[in-house]
Amino acid sequence: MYKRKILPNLNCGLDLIGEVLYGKWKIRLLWFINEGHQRPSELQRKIPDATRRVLNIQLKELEEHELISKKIYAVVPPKVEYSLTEFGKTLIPVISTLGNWGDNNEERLRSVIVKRLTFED
Amino acid sequence: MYKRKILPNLNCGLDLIGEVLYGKWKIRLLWFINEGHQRPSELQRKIPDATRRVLNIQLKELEEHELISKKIYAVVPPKVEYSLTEFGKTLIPVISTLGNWGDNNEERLRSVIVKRLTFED
DNA sequence: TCATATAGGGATAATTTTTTCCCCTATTGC
DNA sequence: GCAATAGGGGAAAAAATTATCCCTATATGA
Repeated sequence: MYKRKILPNLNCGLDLIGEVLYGKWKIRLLWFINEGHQRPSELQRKIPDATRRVLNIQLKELEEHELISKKIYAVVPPKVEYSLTEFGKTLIPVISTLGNWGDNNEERLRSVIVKRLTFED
Repeated sequence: MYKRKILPNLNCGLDLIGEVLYGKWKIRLLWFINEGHQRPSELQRKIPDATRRVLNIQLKELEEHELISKKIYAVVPPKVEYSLTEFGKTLIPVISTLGNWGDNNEERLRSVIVKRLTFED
């Protein structure tokens, strides 16, 4: 596993939430798990742009941060189900807030983002 | 300037807000600007762990995304002031939500984060 | 017998982000 | 002439994250 060389700041609430939510796919994983897509293969289908590998890594981090829990069934082929912990559930309204702001400003955001992408050089 | 090779997804509100808020110091910059720390040198003092360089880069991105605006005074030595745009101001409640969740769960977060940092290897 | 579905991991490469280092502008005051 | 001030930026190194490729195992169905 990769070992950080520079330790993160953990001074305020923003630092703390950032530490558990940073990661390209984490918010989406939490969201889809909350919607009931609990199995790794389902999550992969919901997030086709991420590779299996990254999703596994990020799921593991979410688990270590106690936001989700993992149940492994002793069957073949293997079956695994993730679910939000009580702690993880408290994040759902926060994620909604983020998503709503994005949805409410979709047009404008799309415009300014694309403008930057086009001109950065 | 760095040019992305992999284009970001912009499918949903979460993608969109992520695109403008990702960046190690952006949320903090918005927060401090909102609190009235408008000059680059002030912001540097408030965020001593970031180098001047990164702050400049991230301020520029925030500006290009129309979340902040920059006023340059024609004086010597130079004087610059950043302020939130109307659009940027709508983000403040969202950032509050993030910060509050972090503050409300400070102890637990600190504990799980430190545990991971200690064992990753 | 062979492909498929299911879950996972190691090693390495590529990409992206952040840091470091050094440089520049112009005026004021000593 | 020289330092201090306040604001920048280019280039390259370092750090961090994400992607790619290849491998494990077993039961089911064609």
